[in-house]
Amino acid sequence: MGRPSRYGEAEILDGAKQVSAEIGPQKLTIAKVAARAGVPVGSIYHRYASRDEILAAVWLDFVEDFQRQFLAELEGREVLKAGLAAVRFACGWVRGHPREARLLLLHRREDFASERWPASDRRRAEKLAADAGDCLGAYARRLAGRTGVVERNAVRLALVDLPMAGLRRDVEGGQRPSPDMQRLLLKTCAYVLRQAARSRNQRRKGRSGNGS
Amino acid sequence: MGRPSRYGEAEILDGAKQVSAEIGPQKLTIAKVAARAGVPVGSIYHRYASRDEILAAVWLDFVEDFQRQFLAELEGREVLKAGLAAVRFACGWVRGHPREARLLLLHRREDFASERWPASDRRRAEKLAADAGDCLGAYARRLAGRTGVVERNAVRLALVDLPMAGLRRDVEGGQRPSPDMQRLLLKTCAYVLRQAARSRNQRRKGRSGNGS
DNA sequence: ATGGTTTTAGAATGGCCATTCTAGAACGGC
DNA sequence: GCCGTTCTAGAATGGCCATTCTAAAACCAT
Repeated sequence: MGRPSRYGEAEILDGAKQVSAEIGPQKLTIAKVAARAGVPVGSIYHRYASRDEILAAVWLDFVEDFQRQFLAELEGREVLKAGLAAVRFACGWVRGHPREARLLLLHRREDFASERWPASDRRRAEKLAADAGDCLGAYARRLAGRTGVVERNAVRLALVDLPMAGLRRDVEGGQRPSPDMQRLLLKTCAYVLRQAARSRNQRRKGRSGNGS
Repeated sequence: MGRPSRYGEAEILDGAKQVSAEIGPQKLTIAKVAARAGVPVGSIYHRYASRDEILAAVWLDFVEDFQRQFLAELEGREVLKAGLAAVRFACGWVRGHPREARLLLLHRREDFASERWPASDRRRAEKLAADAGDCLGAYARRLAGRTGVVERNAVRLALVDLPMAGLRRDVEGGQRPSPDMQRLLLKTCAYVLRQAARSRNQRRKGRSGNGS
């Protein structure tokens, strides 16, 4: 019943993603999304209550997709291999989702607004953060085994920050990540994870190039 | 001659830095800078032609300061030690300049506008980029010696992207970088640089955890 | 003191953009 | 054919903010 809809949320969301990826979420305007998606402004507001809600949808959409798969890789049988698999997955995902990768790598979460997010979106975001924290924590404990101290910093650096940093440059230039970079990331990641697997006590002795 | 000035560029620039660091350069408004610095709007425009020019000044100011010293460290006698010294310097600088560090680590260059920068500012920015490229290139060649291929990617990862990624978290939370993180970064940086120093041919053989 | 010059002060202007509003269109059910 | 409902279209509104403008202040030289 009622007039059939000519435009769905999907088209609007896709337009919003395109615009975000091209000019950045901060500069996204409803008018631009409308133009890109070929949807009148009124119809956009018929689906989404506000610009913030649109940005929330854009962000949650691809982050949930990425993170779910990424974290799944982490659960693999052999700890170290699982970590590397996750990093490899991230590289592949970036190659396969150039648009979303721009959003993931080139912008911070808060560029997609936050304060005025509706409660439901906020809950989704909180779940994402909690999941990530839990999985990384679990991974860190697995990596340490019963031998050592859990080094969350190192694990996060190796699995999250390092790959993001490495991939960012290529994506920024509109390139796909180079195989060389992927090799470099995997190798470095493996190194950091191996080091983190050692207990702090072991490191107390034979340490080399460190602080000060 | 003429009425003596009550406010100088320095106060305005400092206010702009504070505001940028707190709410981000994108959200900086002239009114906020005016309020923060205790300077009327008109006087701000008496010194700076536009908001863009203010942001340019903010950005160039601290980046020139940081980069000059960082690149200087790279010239140290022993290649590897010089690289580590540069990373160590970066960690120290972040500790010593919390406000500027936020700007350096939490925002991208283009958040400080670009298109409408005046020519002189653009030239300063280009010089910065050129210097950085030259020095990193020179460093990469020194690192490779006459034995191998120059791996700019690896060098940039180790010296620039990796430290930035590692320091970002702490700075984002308003913390100063932890000593643990610094140790971790130095160790990882050293590893990547050592690997990069090997020639590509050498790696062709005994490689381990790599692509795909 | 007077005039020229540099600054201060902050009000007025104009543009952009999110959001709202008004009309009317396209159904299904009756 | 008429009604209630769900959309479409895009014009009108209102707020924020960069920038401009007007008045007046504070100084110097004469």
